[in-house]
Amino acid sequence: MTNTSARRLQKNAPLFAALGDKTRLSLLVKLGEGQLHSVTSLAKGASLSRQAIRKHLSVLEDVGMVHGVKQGREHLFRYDPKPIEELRLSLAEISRQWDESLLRLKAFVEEK
Amino acid sequence: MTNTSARRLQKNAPLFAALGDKTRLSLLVKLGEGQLHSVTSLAKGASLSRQAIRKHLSVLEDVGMVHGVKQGREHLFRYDPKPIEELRLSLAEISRQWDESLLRLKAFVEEK
DNA sequence: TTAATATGCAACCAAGGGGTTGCGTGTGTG
DNA sequence: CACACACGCAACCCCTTGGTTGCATATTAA
Repeated sequence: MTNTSARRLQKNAPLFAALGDKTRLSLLVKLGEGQLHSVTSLAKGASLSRQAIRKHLSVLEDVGMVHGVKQGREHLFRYDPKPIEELRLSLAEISRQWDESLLRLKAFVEEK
Repeated sequence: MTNTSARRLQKNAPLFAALGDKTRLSLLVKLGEGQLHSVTSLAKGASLSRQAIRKHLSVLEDVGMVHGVKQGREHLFRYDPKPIEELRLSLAEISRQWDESLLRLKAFVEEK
């Protein structure tokens, strides 16, 4: 059904929203390398305050793209590939469906 | 390079942002079926005003996901698959890279 | 113990986003 | 011509977001 993948896409709205920010994307790029990073270490490179970075990390954590674990006085974050993977599949499916729709329509028009 | 696909991802931030809204996603789902739709016809189903729908269409148009053409007194919109396709590829690439990073790291840790 | 480090929490602020209403203007239609 | 329809534009509103500063607290290091 086209309807199921459409609903599936809808559920991903918060994920898309979380990805719609350059700062968060660069944080993901950094964390995507695999290592754990503390809040301060991530704020080091950026031109933003630690608290700003922290808020972005919270946004990413809310949609499950990163996870934080407290260790001593540090709060370490790591990347979680699951949400992106789910998004990738969902996008691939809907993209394929829409392409097919356009092709069917084009064929129908040219059939005359 | 991991850097090129990272930059590529960054450029997609506005696209992600545009997708991060349920109303716009449902508009895309509708337009993804292929047919042209006027502003009013799209507003018909939704529980929002015509102007609200129009704003969402403008957002989608700004990132190239839909195109509008005036025809008589109507303004018809159609879906354009290119941006989504580009996004799909970009996401597939970065997702693959991050997965590899995690695997490499896991292997390194277990190697001891 | 004292000092430095890493965080969390809260208040606050400016800007942007999503939505509405009102009104003016082309464009079909009776 | 007169009316209905589809639309654009602009003003306005409220709430969220992205960002800051200030301060209190827990941990580690000297």
